[in-house]
Amino acid sequence: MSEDKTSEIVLALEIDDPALADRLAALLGNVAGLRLAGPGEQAAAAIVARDARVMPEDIALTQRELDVLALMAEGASNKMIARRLGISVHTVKFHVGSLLDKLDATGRTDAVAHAARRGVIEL
Amino acid sequence: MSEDKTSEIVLALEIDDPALADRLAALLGNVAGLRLAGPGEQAAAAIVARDARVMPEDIALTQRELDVLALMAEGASNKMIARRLGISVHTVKFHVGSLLDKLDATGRTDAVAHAARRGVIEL
DNA sequence: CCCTGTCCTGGCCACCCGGCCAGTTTCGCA
DNA sequence: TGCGAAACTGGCCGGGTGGCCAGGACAGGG
Repeated sequence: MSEDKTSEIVLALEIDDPALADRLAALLGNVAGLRLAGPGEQAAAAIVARDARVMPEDIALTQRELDVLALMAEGASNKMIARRLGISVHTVKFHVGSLLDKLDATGRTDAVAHAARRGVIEL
Repeated sequence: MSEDKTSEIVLALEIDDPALADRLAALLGNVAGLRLAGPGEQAAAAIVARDARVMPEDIALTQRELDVLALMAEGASNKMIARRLGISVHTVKFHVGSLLDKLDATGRTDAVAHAARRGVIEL
């Protein structure tokens, strides 16, 4: 809300690959109404690398497991999850067990971390 | 590595703010050698929002708390953390308690999620 | 010198978590 | 029609977790 239509859009260039960064800098440097951010400057948006690292096929999780996983990531206890989903604590524990198995995790914290790493959930 | 200098750079536009997204789309649509990605298309890089939400200065965590936090993110139990750090389980629990307090979390899972969101740790 | 704040360590205890058992219902598919 | 997969429920229990209280070491400020 602090910008009007006359101000330039400040873009931060956060690309590790030097070749790609150079090409982008060259292309974007001549665009009117747009400016690349200087060191440490606050930018409205950033350009980041988007490798193939994402989407290595989502693990096969059921809808219910995704529900439980999302609430786990919010820090909810089994009891809270049960309340929110309208099911019993035992059922929640059942789904959590399946999650731990499918995500190859040793506990709910590990499960959330693994899921976040694989892009199954967004923190 | 799979692109030569003659191909266009494909950029994904991942901005929630409609106004900013429109302005960027208009500006970047006319740049030669650069193209915005279509729906689901694989892009070389993405433009993401860079609000003030990031960088509110890392919360003041002690070195020991960072040690414990890192191991928590690995899914380690208090006992495992105690072993790795050469301290007692009770001490680990104290640090975990401080972490829950500083990160405003209700449990270790929530703490790891909050820390990841704030960039304190990298999953 | 004492006092305060920070970091670290410990014991105690109610509660939660995850693994194990078994059982029902509802689907879609062969 | 049978059969497996998914969702749901229950009991039991060992071990893990987090809150509470207390104390020691160590630096800096009054």
